[in-house]
Amino acid sequence: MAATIKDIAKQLNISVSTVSYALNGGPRSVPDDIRESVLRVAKELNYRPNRVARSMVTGKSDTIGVVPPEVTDNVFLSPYLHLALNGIINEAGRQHQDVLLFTRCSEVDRDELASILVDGRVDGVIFIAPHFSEKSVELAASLHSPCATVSGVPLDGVLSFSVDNESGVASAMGHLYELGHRKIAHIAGRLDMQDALVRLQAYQAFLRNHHISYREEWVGMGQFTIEGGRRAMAQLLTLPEPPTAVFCANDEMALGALFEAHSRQVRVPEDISIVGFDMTPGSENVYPGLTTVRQPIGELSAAAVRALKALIDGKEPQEPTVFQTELIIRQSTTCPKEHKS
Amino acid sequence: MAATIKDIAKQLNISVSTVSYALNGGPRSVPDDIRESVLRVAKELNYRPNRVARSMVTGKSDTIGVVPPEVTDNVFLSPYLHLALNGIINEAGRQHQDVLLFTRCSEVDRDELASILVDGRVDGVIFIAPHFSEKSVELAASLHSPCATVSGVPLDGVLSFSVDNESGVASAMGHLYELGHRKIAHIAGRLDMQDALVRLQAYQAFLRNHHISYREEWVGMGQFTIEGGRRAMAQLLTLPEPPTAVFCANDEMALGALFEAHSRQVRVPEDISIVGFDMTPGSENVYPGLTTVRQPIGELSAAAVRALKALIDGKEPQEPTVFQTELIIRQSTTCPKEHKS
DNA sequence: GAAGGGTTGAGAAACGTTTCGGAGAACCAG
DNA sequence: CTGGTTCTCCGAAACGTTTCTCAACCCTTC
Repeated sequence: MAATIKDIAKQLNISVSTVSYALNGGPRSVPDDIRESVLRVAKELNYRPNRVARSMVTGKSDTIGVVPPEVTDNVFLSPYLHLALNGIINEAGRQHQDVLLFTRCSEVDRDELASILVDGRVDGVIFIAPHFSEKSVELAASLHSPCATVSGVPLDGVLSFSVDNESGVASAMGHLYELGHRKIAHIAGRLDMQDALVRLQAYQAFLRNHHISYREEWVGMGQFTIEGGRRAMAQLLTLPEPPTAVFCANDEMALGALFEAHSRQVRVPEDISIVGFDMTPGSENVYPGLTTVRQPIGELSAAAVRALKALIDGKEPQEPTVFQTELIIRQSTTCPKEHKS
Repeated sequence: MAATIKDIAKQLNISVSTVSYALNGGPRSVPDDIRESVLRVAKELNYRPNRVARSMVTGKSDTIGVVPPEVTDNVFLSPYLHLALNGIINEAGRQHQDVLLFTRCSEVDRDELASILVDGRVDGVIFIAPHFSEKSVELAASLHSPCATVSGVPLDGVLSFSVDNESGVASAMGHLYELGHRKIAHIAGRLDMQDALVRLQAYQAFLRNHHISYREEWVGMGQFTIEGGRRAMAQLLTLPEPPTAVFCANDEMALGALFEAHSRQVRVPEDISIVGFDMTPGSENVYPGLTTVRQPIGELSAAAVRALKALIDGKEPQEPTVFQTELIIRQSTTCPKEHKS
């Protein structure tokens, strides 16, 4: 149906190699007149090169694969993933790469995910926030296939881009501490993900460093979702001795906590302060505006694309990169009541 | 580097065709013992089929292309696109299709966008809210390449999925009208996009039908962005006779309008009512909650994927489908002041 | 034991490119 | 005029699959 290089060659009575050279300004030169007639006929026939065939011989696809944390329905609604994907897409466009999204859901497919790494359709793969249990990253590394993780565990042979969770958590906790809070709870994310685990540990470390005793019942599990944040907050608020502040491992859980407080007539920040993490767009326009820790997800993802492209082009692999966070103080935090009185 | 079908054949001293049949349960049967040894060796060698080579001969890629409205930086941050993409990805996963995102930015690349349609990497393409000026859709149709539009102009040979903008606008305007508003402004989106134009026309039609005279200065251009909504709202609020209600062609502009009102100490909804369109997640948690028109973007996009897949599989093309909207009344609308007194 | 059918497997074509080897022509210097 | 270099351009190989054709073999059945 579609015109091929052969059709052009036939019409001009020249060989396909000549046509290829003419079209690509290829490794060999062709006389100007022939080149022009080739281009003319190509246009007439509405010729489009078949990228698959080209990939076949060149081994390059100019396409980057993207693997989300786990493909259940609506993962892509996560603001975190949204920002990461946006960063990847922008930078990929700049690097003249298209993006192939891996969409398969089931466990089986997940197991076969590895195929994407070596099935020829992509030149490299970016894993966004892979779970610890995810074998694909290790597999990728073992195959010497170019790949990168965003917010993953640093691994040999894998480009790694992450954020300085420790100092991010310290800044959030420090902010609450300076306001006078000593009863600080934590709503943690999915502990099979790097960011969640590290933030929980950093929370515990902060308490230790400031001689505040760690209380198990003040740590809720929020699964990184709004709903999870709500549930965790509900538990915290029904404790005999509820905390005066909650530090949440991401903004979605913080929003959930906020909504739960609202629905229980608990005032934020007067009765309880809330801090999030990520600075997603949704954290700004709620009432009250959410104090949060900004992490540059977009830049981080873009850097991953750039480094991956460089590696694909044969450059030396870039060292693991850690981005800094920034505390964004808004209206959801204030001094604890006891402290005021 | 990676193992191929030939390596397996060589190791077992059998032909590649036999290996292929064994691996695929192919069109021919192979004796059980041979089949087992093939699978065993395949596993040993860590064999992964090269999808590019397979595409080459089968002409299928099990991949769907997605073209965003126009690829400038950060298009993908748009909540609309976000919801659409999420819907597409979910359904694509269910249909065992991967998703290839077209990311190229510049005008030139845009011109060459057509390549994606016939370059073999995808079996079909979905255009999300294409501009009128976009030639690619027509080109796709002329190439008899399977393609669909989400919120685009219905076109022969293109699957079309859109929303009933007329009745959506009528419900929003009707709500304001019933509250007593007669001075209703409109902030329009990019008029080179189908949804924006149709909504503007529906707004004008509503005024006509209710014998309210149309006032040019009460129509602002908001480009579908928060910033555009802000600017348009700023102009409306500085008019000698400002409107008592504003109907915005999407939620982002409505949020912009809301923020602009806030910053000018204009109370919403007491001083001015605001209605949006889309029901994006961000419209719910602002203060006050935004009254808006829900359009099922996710379902619409998923339907596009399903229909596209069916067309690719040789089924008859589905008729253009129009989805219904639903008015979501929240806190950003109330009776006009004059009316109350 | 020959005809006919089914099973098995080897070999090769095909998909559309890129790029190499090499043949012939043209050109230039000595 | 000869030897070498440069320019043209054709033919063919290669990439890794799928799937067709065909030959060889085995098993029935008459």
